[in-house]
Parts: sequence; structure tokens; C-alpha cells
Amino acid sequence: ALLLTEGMPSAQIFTVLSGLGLRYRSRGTGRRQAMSFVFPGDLIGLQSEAEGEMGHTVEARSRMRLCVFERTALWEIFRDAPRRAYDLTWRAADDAHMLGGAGDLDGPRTAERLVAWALVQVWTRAKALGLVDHGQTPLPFRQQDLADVLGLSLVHTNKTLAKFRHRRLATWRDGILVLSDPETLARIGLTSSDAPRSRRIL
Amino acid sequence: ALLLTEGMPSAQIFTVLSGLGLRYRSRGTGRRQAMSFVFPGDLIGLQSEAEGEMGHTVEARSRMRLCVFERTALWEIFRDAPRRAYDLTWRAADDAHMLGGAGDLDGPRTAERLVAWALVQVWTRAKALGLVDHGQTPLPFRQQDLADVLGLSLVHTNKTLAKFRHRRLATWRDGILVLSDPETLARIGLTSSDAPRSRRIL
DNA sequence: CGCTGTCTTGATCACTATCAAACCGAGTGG
DNA sequence: CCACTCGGTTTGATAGTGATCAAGACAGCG
Repeated sequence: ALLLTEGMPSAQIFTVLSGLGLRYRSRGTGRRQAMSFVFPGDLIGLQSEAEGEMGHTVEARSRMRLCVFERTALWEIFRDAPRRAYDLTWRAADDAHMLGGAGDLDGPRTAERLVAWALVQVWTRAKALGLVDHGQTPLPFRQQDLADVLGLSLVHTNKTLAKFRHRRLATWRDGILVLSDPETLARIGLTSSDAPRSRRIL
Repeated sequence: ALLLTEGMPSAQIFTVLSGLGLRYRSRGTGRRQAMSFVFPGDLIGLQSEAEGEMGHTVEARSRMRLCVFERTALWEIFRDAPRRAYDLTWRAADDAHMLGGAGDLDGPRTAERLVAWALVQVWTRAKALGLVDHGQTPLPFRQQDLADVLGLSLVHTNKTLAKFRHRRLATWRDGILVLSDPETLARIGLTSSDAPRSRRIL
């Protein structure tokens, strides 16, 4: 189901309560390029105010529960709780590109490191949200989506995932992700600075 | 001169009135990795956690004039002009990573395309600011900085620049940038179908 | 002068995109 | 029940691309 469509002005904004989604852009030939994964706690519907319409589309990839705000309510938050509003805005801008956070990588951005980084990212976030159950978490995306998000080719992404699977580090099949060895993956993804994760205010 | 230092809480925020700066992060071995270029109109001193410490350093690379705000004044803007505050915050978050905007690229992010994109970016921005004079604009950074910003190696960045220079598309020397053929560069930066050797038979 | 920082260039090797083809499960229609 | 499609995953071959190593050029500087 489409929550927001590119080019449409949206009167509401949402926060995701549960469920996962995909944020993507339409490319020339009907092709869509995934930009980032949408997790519970994310705010969607915000965009650079300069342009009135959405610059991307958000699609639910699993059943989602949303909390709906009128856009006007946003301005009240700005007035009543500026710090929080500030944080919300910043995060929304940040979430738009998943790659943004990968700027932390020191040295070359090899496929191995990018994919490892992304998996760990997803994993830690899922764990923080209590989505990890029996050592597994839902990840209802296609390999192509991950490839897009990371700026890699589908084929190469696939091969990298295969490598991890073979090394028994991570398995991602049928929309289910299992990180058997998060520590090693984290080391591979080596986010050089174990930067203090921006705490999410839900 | 350092305007803001990583790890230091800064009581003020600034808007750049004139002059260029460099935003970078310290890496393990005293190495600094450039994150983005700072142009007039940019807001600096904002950061993901409203009052935490700075996550990066901003250094002036030419004489700069700044407009200083007390941080507390920011909250007043939030209260009195929420839309503007929203826009400011969004832009500040966006400016933090220069690469963010390069997500627009379709197809592979080759060095040629990234560098062309960056040069055009700088050029159009400089032109909008009236910095282009006699067909040239100041760009007081090192090739290493551009390499960092784009996530390329110094050597390769250098070679790509040399290629452009040789093709008489752009020259960047001694901190002065000249785009002789912005249109062609823009085409290289944006289009995926520039493929010189796509010997596809139709 | 030698020193240091930046730009430059060549050689080499690892990495990644691309092309193609095969595979697999889930539908679908005869 | 069997083709037959369809979207997604998997694999191999090949060529282009970028990182790395190493060395040289050149200016500013103590």
C-alpha cells in the first residue's frame, strides 16, 4: 500500500507505530530506486518545505500501524516544544537518505563493509524496537532494495550476502533476517567512531 | 581559523555571510576527513542533538564574515516562525553531508560522474551567490578534501580532475575553479546514458 | 639547503558493474 | 496435472573502474 506518493502534497504526516516500509524515488523508465528503509518510530511526510510536494514515495512492506497528524499540528509542536521539534526535523531529514549515516565509514566503502554496516544497522534498530524474536527479525525487502540503498549493483549485493551466509555471519531469506554473528559483522562494517547513536524520542 | 571544534559545546550558532569553509571530522590517527564545503548562507553550529557537543569541526578556508546568534535565540525562532525554523533545521541537516544530494544520481556512481556533479554543484551555488567573476570562482580546498567529500581516493580524484582539465571542461588550480563547459559537465553528472562505450546495437 | 605539504603520474591489483543464463516457488490457464 | 509465465534469487564470465603503492615535481619555508 502506498502511504505517500511522489509529487503529491500531503496534508498529513505520520509516525510509524509498527510495520516496515520502503522509501523510494521514481526513475526515468518506471524504475524505482529505493532510498531507505522505514522503521517504527520514523516520521514520514515531512520534506523540505521549499518544495511543497513529496520528493519520494513511501510504501508499506508489511502491515503498518500509523499515527496521523495534521500538518498544522506540527507547527504547534514547534511552538510548544522547540527542542523536540528540532530533533524531529533533523531526524526526518537524516532518515531520507540511509547512506547519510554510512559517511562514518573510514577508508574505502567496499561492498562487504557497506552491506555489513547496513545489516548491523537494521539489526540493532530492530533489537531496540523489540522486533528481534527467536534470533530473527522481519526484513520484507528485496535484495534490489538493499542494493539501491547502498548504491551497489544487485548482483554484487547478492554475492556479498551469499558470502556472509556461507561464513555463517548472517542469513536473509524470505524476508527474514538472522544475524548469527553481529560482532564480527560490526567489525567488518567498522563504523570507525562508535558514535553515540542519536537517541530516538518516540 | 577554527570556527567550531568537534567535541566542544558551542553556545553560538552562525550564518555565513561571506567566505568559504570546510566541515570535517577527526579520524583515528589525527587524520581529518572532510564532510562538506561551507558556503555563504549556510548555518553552522546546529547539530543533531540540540545542545550536545559538536560532531564535527568547521574551519574557515578564506576570510569569512559571520552573523552570530545566541543559541537561545534559535528557540525563539521556533516559536515565532516555525516554518522558517523548520526550513533552517532541514537545510542544516542536509548540508552536513554533501553526498546526500548526490543520491540523485541514476546508475553507477563513477568517479567521473561524482566529480562532475560536485563541480557543477559548487559552480551553480557560487554563481547564485555572485561569486563567479571573470568566469572563475574561489574554491580554497585541497583535492584531498574533495576526495573525502565524494568518498574517492585522492589519487583517483586527481586523475579525474586532470581528465576534465585535458578535455577543457574544468580547471581547478591554486584554489580557483573555472568551469569552461558547465553544460557538458552537468550532462556527465546527471545522465546515465552518456556511456561512451555502450556498444549496444539497436 | 633540506623539509614539508600538495599535486601529479605510472604500475599493479582488487573490486564492482554488466551481461547472460539458469534456477526456484508461486500463480495461472488450458 | 502440466506447460508457461513472472518476480526474485543465484552463478559464471568478462571488462571497466578505483584503491593502493611508489616515486617524482614543485612551491613555500625555516
